[in-house]
Amino acid sequence: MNSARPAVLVVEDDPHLAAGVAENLRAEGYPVATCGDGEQALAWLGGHACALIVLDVMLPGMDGFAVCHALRSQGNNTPVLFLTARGDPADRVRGLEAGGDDYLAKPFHLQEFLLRVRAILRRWDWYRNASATAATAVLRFGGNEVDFRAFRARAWNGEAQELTEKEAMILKVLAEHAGEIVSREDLLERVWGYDVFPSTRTVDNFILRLRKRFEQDPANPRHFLTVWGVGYRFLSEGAP
Amino acid sequence: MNSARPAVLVVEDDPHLAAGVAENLRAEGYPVATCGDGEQALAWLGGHACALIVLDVMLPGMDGFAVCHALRSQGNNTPVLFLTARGDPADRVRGLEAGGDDYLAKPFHLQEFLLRVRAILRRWDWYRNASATAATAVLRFGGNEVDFRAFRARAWNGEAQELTEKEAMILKVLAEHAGEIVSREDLLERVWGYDVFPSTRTVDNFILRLRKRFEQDPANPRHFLTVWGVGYRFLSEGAP
DNA sequence: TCGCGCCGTGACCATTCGGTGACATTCGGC
DNA sequence: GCCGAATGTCACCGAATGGTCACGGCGCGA
Repeated sequence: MNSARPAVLVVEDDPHLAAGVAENLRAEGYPVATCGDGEQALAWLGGHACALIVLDVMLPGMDGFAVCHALRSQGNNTPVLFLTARGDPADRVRGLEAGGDDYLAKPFHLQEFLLRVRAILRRWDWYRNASATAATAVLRFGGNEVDFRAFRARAWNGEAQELTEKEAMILKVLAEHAGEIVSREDLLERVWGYDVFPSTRTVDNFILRLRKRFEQDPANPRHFLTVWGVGYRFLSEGAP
Repeated sequence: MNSARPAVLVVEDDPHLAAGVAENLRAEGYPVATCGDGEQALAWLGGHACALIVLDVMLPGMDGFAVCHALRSQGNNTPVLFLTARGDPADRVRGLEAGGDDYLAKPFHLQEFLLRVRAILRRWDWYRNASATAATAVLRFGGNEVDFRAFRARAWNGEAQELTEKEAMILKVLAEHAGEIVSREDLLERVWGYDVFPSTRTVDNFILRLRKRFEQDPANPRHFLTVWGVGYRFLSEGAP
C-alpha cells in the first residue's frame, strides 16, 4: 500500500448505506473499496491488503460472521468492524467470537461510527508499521535498540528483550512524543482505546517495566522521566 | 470569523468555572464565547461557526449529551469536549457515543484540559490544512531558555532545570504578558483555576523560586520585577 | 486440562509539591 | 527618620502522587 493513509474495505449490500459510509470514510482521508456481498469481499481480499474491514452482518449468501471466520482461518488478521441491524447483545458476542474487533448496531450515528473506526485504526495502525514510517519501526536510545515490528529489543548491556504488546505500544507512544509530556490519560487512550478503563496505576507499572528493561539505573531514569502531577516524558538522548 | 485563530464556545452554567476556562483559552490565543445553557448554545451555533465546543454535561434544562446529539443531527460536526462532574467511565462512553470528541472529568487539572484542547484543535487544523502554531513553546530571556512543552529549562549558567507544573504555568502567564503588570489575583485565577484558593503569599513563593532559578542575582531581579502594592511584571530584556 | 505469561489492581512506602506561618526586610507616606 | 503595610525569605507539614511489589485472573498454547 503506497497510500499515506490506510485503506478501508466496506462490505454492505445496501448500496445507499455503502455509499454513505464510503463517503464519510473518504472525507476522513481513507481510501475506500466496497463490495456488495461476502464472496466478492473474500475475492478482493485475496488480492489486496487493507487496514480495516467494515462488515455488514446481514449479507446475501454468506453472512458477515462467516466471512470473518473464513478470513481468520486463512490467517488474515485485518481488523473487522461489524454492522448489524439488531442491537442484540448476543450478536455482539457472536461477532467478537467470529474474530471481529468491534460491533455497531444500525441505525448508528455517523459520528459514533467514525469514532470507532478511528479507535480501531489507532489501535492497529502501529502493528502494520512497515507501511507507515519505516523510521519508527526501529527505535534507538541510550544504547538500546527496539524493533517494533517484532516486539524485540536489545538492551544497552546486550541483553535480548522480548517486549509484550502493551510494553511496546506504550514505548511507541512515548517515543513518538519524545521530549514532550504525555499524560497518563493520553497513554490510556492511545494504547488501550477509548472504551477501556484500567487505572492510571497500570500505566505506572508499565513505566516501571520499561525502566527495568532499558534504564541502566532504573531508580534514576534518564529516558523515562516522571513529570510530577502530569505524566511522563521520554528522552532518547538521556537526561543529565 | 475574522480572527486567524479558531474560536471556542464554552457552554457551562457555573459562571466561575466558565470564566476560568475562558480565561485560559484566551491566554492560549483563542477567541472565546460562553453560554450558560444548552438552548443558548444551540441558538448561538445557529448563527456562528467555531472550532471547538467545550460542553458541560450537567446543564440546566437540556443536558450536554442532548445538546451534542442535537448538533450532530443537524449535521454540525464541530468537535466537542465534554466536561462532567462524575468520573464514571460509562459517562465517557456516553459522551463519545453522543458524538463528542473527548471527555474530561471535573475537577480537572488545567494542564490536562489545555493538553486536550490542543490535541483536538490539532486534529481539526489538520483536516483543514491550516497551520496554526501552538502557543509559544520555547521562551528565551536573559540567557535562560525554557521549553514549556517539557517543563524544562536551561538557566543562564548552563544549569539544567526541571520546572514543576505550577512554576511553568506561572512563568508562562507572566511571559505572555511580558512588560505588563500581572496582579496576584490574575495569576491565581489563571494558574490555579476555578476551584482552588490559595493565599496570595503562595504566589510570592513561586516568584521567589523562579528568581532563584533564573535570575543571576535573585535579590536584585532584572526579569521578575515587583510592582509594589499591585503584583509582578516580567521583562524578557532585563531591567537596567 | 494444566501451566505459563501477561496484565490489571491493591497495598504499602518513599518522595515531592504546594501552601502556610513566622520573621526579616523593604517600601512609601507622613 | 518613623511607622505601618507589603513583600522577601525560609523552613516546615500535610496531602497528593509516584515507585514498587505481590497477588489473582484471564487467555492461550501445550
